[in-house]
Amino acid sequence: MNKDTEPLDRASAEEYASWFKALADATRIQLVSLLARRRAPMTVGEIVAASGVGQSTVSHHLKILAEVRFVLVERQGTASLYRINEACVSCFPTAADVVMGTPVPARPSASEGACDGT
Amino acid sequence: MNKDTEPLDRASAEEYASWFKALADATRIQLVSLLARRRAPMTVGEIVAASGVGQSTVSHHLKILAEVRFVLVERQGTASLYRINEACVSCFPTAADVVMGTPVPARPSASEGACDGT
DNA sequence: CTTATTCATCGATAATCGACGATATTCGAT
DNA sequence: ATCGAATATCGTCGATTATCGATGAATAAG
Repeated sequence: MNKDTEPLDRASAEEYASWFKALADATRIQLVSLLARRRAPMTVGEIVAASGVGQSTVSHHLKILAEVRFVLVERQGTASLYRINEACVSCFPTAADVVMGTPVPARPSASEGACDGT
Repeated sequence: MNKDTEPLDRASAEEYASWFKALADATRIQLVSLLARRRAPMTVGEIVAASGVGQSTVSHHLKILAEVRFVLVERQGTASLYRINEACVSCFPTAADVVMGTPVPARPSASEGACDGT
């Protein structure tokens, strides 16, 4: 499946790390969890109200989550609707992937975009 | 399985984050990957040589990985033998766990220690 | 006892990051 | 065009973090 003793190059290590960094903060975990439990998209205002985190902080974290495609945005009037990217949830790398040298997954662009081998 | 719309308390979010933080650094990813590919335990010196990272830096990251039980240490003479904690690899939380509100896994103490329900 | 080896720890430094308040931007309504 | 609401961005502060070099502790060897 992979080069057996190949020590994993720095670039792949950084890609892996960038995945885990996205969830390496308690506030982002809360936002992701919140968006996942409400099945429907949420506006920033709703997220701010529901999470008790400051507006600029929420916006900042949502941006980070959107950059790694973990959440998807859709502007609607003056509001921004955020929702979970299910594809990103399912292809998020596991520790076993790191250990086994699985190729780093690509970032799915849409909710129905395939992860790697689907 | 879980309280449906319960927004995930801060404490659980921080526990989750602490798991992901362990792998949120490229150097730690490399060390974990390196230890995993060599099936046998490695000394710090071997890890330093094989990874090309400074000795104190390696020692620092190994300490972090050991604190979260991701690697196990065993002193042998003047050397320290590090090896992967397979139990920690297999119970490492996934993004789906966060989304579904799975209870945060406990840190397995030994390689053969059970994760949660095994 | 002395010395060399192996590793952990300390101190310093620079970079990153999270949170906040204030400001800017975007867009709908009037 | 103007106003107001919703959100993004900016500047800053404080805290954490990654890396390095040097020092120190433990142990094995001579």
